[in-house]
Amino acid sequence: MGEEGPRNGSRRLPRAAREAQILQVAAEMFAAQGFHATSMDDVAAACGVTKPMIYSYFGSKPGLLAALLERTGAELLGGLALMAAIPDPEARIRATLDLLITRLYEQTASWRVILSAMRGDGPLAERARGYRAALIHAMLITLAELAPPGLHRAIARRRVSPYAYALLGAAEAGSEWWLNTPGVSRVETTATASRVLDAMLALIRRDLDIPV
Amino acid sequence: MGEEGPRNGSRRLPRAAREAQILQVAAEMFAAQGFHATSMDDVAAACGVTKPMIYSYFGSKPGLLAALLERTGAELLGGLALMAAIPDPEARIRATLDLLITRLYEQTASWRVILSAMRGDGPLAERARGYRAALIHAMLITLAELAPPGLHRAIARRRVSPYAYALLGAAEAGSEWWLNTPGVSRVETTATASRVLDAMLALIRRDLDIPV
DNA sequence: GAAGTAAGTTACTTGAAAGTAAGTTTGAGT
DNA sequence: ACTCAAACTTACTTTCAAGTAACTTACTTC
Repeated sequence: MGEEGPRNGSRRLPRAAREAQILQVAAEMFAAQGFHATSMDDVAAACGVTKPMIYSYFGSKPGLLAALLERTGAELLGGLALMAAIPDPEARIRATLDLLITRLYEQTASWRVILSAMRGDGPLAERARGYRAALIHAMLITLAELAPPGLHRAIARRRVSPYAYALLGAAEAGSEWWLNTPGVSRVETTATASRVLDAMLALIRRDLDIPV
Repeated sequence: MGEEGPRNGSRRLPRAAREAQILQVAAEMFAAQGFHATSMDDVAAACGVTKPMIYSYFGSKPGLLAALLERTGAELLGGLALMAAIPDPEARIRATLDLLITRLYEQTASWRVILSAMRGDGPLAERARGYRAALIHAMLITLAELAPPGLHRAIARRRVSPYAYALLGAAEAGSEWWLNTPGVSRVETTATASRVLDAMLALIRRDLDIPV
């Protein structure tokens, strides 16, 4: 039952690794029970260390949340920047969606925390809203490029915004369905998801007055 | 600056009225700052009374949340029961959707609290998810009625189930969109929801081999 | 107009979580 | 094999919110 580490049963970790672990664990606990319902002792215990370690690395409880926010947000922005290189709008939509869904599933906990940190006020909420805005903005921009050249950009974006949410919601619910329904093949799941996506894209195009 | 009340500047309210007020105020504060970040003293002060009043009416802090949940949930179930009287499946689906949107407008704060209570564990989360499950079930039954008479019910329900999830997932995400996007009219929300619904219904019908 | 009860208060106890000071272990370099 | 810093702990203080006991005020009803 040895943990990792340079040698023996040493539980010590270099700072960078411990920080990463603490952030991961904190994200999961904050997502599961809420920020205020999770104590620093809880987080520390789940990491196998004690509270003062967290304070020495992150300063305070809001400081821990802030660090989580910055790290996750920066990763997302990096990914979105890569997507921007894809020239074709529809290909970019699919790739971006894929990226967002992948991120949502790989980092569900972090994103739940960020989304719920956005409510309320204070500098953290501002920062969180900034990242969310970036995410939504990227989706909107991409979807809006399906509009005909004649349509003003701002109008196209506004028209398209509810569909961005609906798409992500449907995708997330689809996974939940897959988890709750026994005996469904992956192929079936993928096929269904794909049909839903096609239908949504068709809908968006029609709404933007593009002949399909 | 007289408040209401039988006579003079009396701030006393009969129990039913005070309970309703407390629930309303608590819903708003829980929605704004989160359940754990809101103290009973805060709620009491915002109501113009003191803490022991809330304890005498609701027993505990979880008790207050539970009461909020039950009241809002019961109202929803009542509404759904009324929908069951509509014979035509498609009309029933539309009426149900409209009901959800109406509730969302009238009780924004309560629904925010319920949606966030669904995450996490504990009896309250179970209860909240129970209301959601009831919704999904109702939707499933109704969607399955779109199937041709020859198709066995169990098969129809199974075929339709991913769409029930997707539809409600999209609706949930749509709610989030509405909650996060200022200045959207109700007409606009309904229209968008209706278009998404149209697309989903067409998809479902095709999947059930019904000619549109 | 006295009595009873519902609405409300003050003032407390308790428990838990944020934050900290001062000390101990361990490993890496010279 | 010594030293020094980084990783880590124990053992506190402080603060704040949940929950309660005992008391007061006002409305209703006969």
